[in-house]
This record gives sequence, C-alpha cells and structure tokens, in this order.
Amino acid sequence: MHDIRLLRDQLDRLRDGMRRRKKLDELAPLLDRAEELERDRRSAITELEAQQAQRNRLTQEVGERRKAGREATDLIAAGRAAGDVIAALEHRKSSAEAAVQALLYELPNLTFDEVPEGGEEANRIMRAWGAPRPDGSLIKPHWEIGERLGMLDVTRGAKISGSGFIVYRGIGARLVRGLMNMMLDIHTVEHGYEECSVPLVVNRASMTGTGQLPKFADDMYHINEEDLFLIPTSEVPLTNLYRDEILDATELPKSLCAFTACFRREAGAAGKDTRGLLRVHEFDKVELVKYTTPETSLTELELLTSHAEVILQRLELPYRVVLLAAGDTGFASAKTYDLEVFAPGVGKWLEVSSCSVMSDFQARRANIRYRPAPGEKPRFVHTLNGSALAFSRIIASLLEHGQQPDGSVHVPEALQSYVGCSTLR
RNA sequence: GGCGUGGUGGCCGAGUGGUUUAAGGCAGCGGUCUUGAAAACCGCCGAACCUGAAAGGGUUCCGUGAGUUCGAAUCUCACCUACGCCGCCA
Repeated sequence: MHDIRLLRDQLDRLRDGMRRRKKLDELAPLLDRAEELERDRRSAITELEAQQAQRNRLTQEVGERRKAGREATDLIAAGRAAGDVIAALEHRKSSAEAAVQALLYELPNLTFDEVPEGGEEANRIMRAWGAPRPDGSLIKPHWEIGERLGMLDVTRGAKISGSGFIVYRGIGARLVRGLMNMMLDIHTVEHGYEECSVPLVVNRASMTGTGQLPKFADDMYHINEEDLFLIPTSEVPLTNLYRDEILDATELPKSLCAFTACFRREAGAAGKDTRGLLRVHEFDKVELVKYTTPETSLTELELLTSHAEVILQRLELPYRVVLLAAGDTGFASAKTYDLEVFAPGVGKWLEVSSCSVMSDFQARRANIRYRPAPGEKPRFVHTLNGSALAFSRIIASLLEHGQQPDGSVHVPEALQSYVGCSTLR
C-alpha cells in the first residue's frame, strides 16, 4: 500500500509508476477518484476535530458545574446536539477513509528507477550460469522419467485430491526430503538465516498484510468456517511474524527462512503449462525473507538472490537471472529478479525463484517498523523475499537435466549424501 | 466444547463515569558530579492523524468492534486472545 499522502503531494509520481507498469489507462480513473476522496476525507477530519474540541470544552464544564453543585441542563442539551453533528461527521470521515483505502489496496507498488519500463518483452537477462545440455531434443519430459522410476504418481494424486496434486513415492519422496534438508542447511549454516517452522494456515489480516488480499482472493484456498487461508508461500507467515511491531535497529537486517507447502488455486491458469510438475496446486518451497532498513534493501536483494543462486549451482543446474520489467513485476514488489532454470525435456526455462524487494509496501500494510536509534521516531522497514527454491520445478529440471542414456538420473554431488545415492534408477 | 479470570505505552504495572494531560517503576536520552565510568541526584522521554511557512494549535488511541451517556480505560453486548479447571482427543 502507498502512503496516502502521495495522493496529495505526488500524484504525478503515482501516475508515472502506473505508466511504467503499463497500467495507467486502467488505473488513472482510480487514482483520480482516490485523490478526490482523500480531499473529502481531510475536510471531514478537520470539521470533525473542531466539533470534538468544542464538545470536550462543554463536557468539561458540565463536570465543573456539577462539582460546584450547579445545574448544567443547557450544556447537556448543547452537548447532545454536538454529539449528533459529530456522529454525522464521523460517518462521513470513515466512509471516505474506507473508500480511499479500498482504492489504495488496488494499486501496485512503485518500481525502483533501475527497473526497465514496459511489459515482459522488456525483461533483462542479467547473467547466466552453466549451459543447457546439447542433446536436449533427445531428453524425455520429467513426467515420463518420474513415472518410469516410480518416483511420481500423478494419477493417484489426482484420484485422492484432484488434478495438480502430486504423490511422490520411494526415491521421489526421499528426494523431496533431501532437497529440504540440503537447502535449509545451506541457508542456516552458510547464509545465516534463522530457520522457522510456521503455520500453513493464516488469517485475513496476514493475507492483507503481504498484499494477497483483497485483490487476489480468487487465487487462494479459503476455509470458510474460520475465515482462514492456506498460504500461497511462506512469505506470508514469515513477513507477518512482525506485523504491528517495532523492531530495534540492531536487529536488522533480520533473515528468516522456512520450508513449507504452498497452496495455489491457479484459477484461470487452466491449460497453460499444466503437465507434470510445471504448475500444481500444492508444492513445497524453501523461502527466504529479510527485514531491512530502506538504505540497505537493494544490496540485501543482491545478497538474497545470490543465496538462491548458490542452491542452483550446488544442484548443477544451468540457470539465468532475469530482471523483470515493471509490467512483469509482481503487485507488491519494487524490483524482482526471477531465476529460471532450463528443463531440456520440455525445452523451457522454468521460473524456480522470484527474489523481490517490496520497499515499504508490505511494511505499511502490515505496520512493521523499526526504531533507527533510541528516542527516534519509528520508520517502516523494507521487506524482501525470495524462493530458494520451489521444489516441483526443480525436481522437473533435475530429472530432465540429469537424465542418462540408460534412463537413470544423475544426482548432483552436493545432494548425494542427502538422498543417499548418486543415481536415481 | 463448558465454566472462570485476565488483556493498559518499548517492558512491568496502578487506575470502577468528570483536573487521566493514563500514577509509579524499569529501560532509553540529556545534564550535574567524576580523570573516566558506576552510583546518586535533576530534567526529558508513546503512537497515529488534522491544521499551519514555522512556532504552535487540535483530534484520536487503554485487545477489536458496536452500544449506553453531555462525557467511557472505567458501564453493556459481541468477537479475538492468554491463562486455569472440566470435557473430548493425536
């Protein structure tokens, strides 16, 4: 969410931000309405507070007269009248406020200056590591490899839960467990993240805090009776951990990581890249989250991205780092690097990580602040997050990239001790 | 699930309708003293918002939301949450 003051002072900046995302046509009317509502909100507040000050004087005098043993019926009548006016102004204020808030909730974050303008076509490949294998056209897709090795049971996953739910079996399940341990070990021991084990179910306030709600409600699994949501990523619980809190500056940067399942309805995505493990409703992920000062968030983004890259390098998977253009950058993000890994069997670069700095967009929604120094005013932190990494697509890529002529699959050296073998067969 | 007791500033904690402008303490900041530090003493010390060029003025906030009242931290109701006991249960 944006600072409501931008509607007064820096409407042009908001407009320009939407333009860079190619969303100005869609959002300009919304901005104008918000600006108008914000003016009305302020005038209501000004009037309301003058009335409240007046009433405070009245009621205080009532108290004084009572104490002196005198009548105050005239003041009480005046107070009652003031109360009616105040109630009306309060209503005007709160409805304007709710309306502005609702509009602000629909506005995506402003991207940083170095983020290229425009849509997906303006994405910029920053660097690449490793090389796709030259015999890619001979490689089978991961669903065939996985089924043949008895690692994946897509059919029974669909039977027990529905399409898009995968059963990993045998060495496949062991691979999931190995990846989890390997990634968490590297992030905690080598990169200094605190490991967290968090709920997979969160409340509405948490989903609003990180920006999934209200705009993207249709993408979430919702539990009606308790009004709870299945997390689409552990970014949600990890970032909401410090909702409504004031951190000490000495605690920053704060680095957290968690392994969780992630749940996505993927409403409207039917038919696109749906085979095998490419797009599923439930997948595992190790997530990195950081809380930083505004001054350090961009350097911390580079660091966090490099932490995700380390995993890919240990897994010996060729990948590239893509700086997303403004129009392709997520709703809450100010700057995002996608990590894409090559899967030769399907012949595609798969997005296995998205590393973002959210500036103060989430911090403002979730009210997460820090105190720069003792006695100073609290400021909003910057929040960052990145997958490191998303399992299902990594497994797809591992199977395809590691496929050998005899149909077995090579296990990268760093993973061997975690999986207990050097070849999946 | 039932009954009971709580939720007050960064932390602890007093406060049962009107000088609450939320006592007091801890922590923090500044000062006196000291070669320096500690101790002692003195002062300052919550957040958000409106208005204003500024100085300043004003409003709101005692778990959340409604209500009663001229006036609510205080009274009423609902909800959230913590703890205790009972019930159920892996």
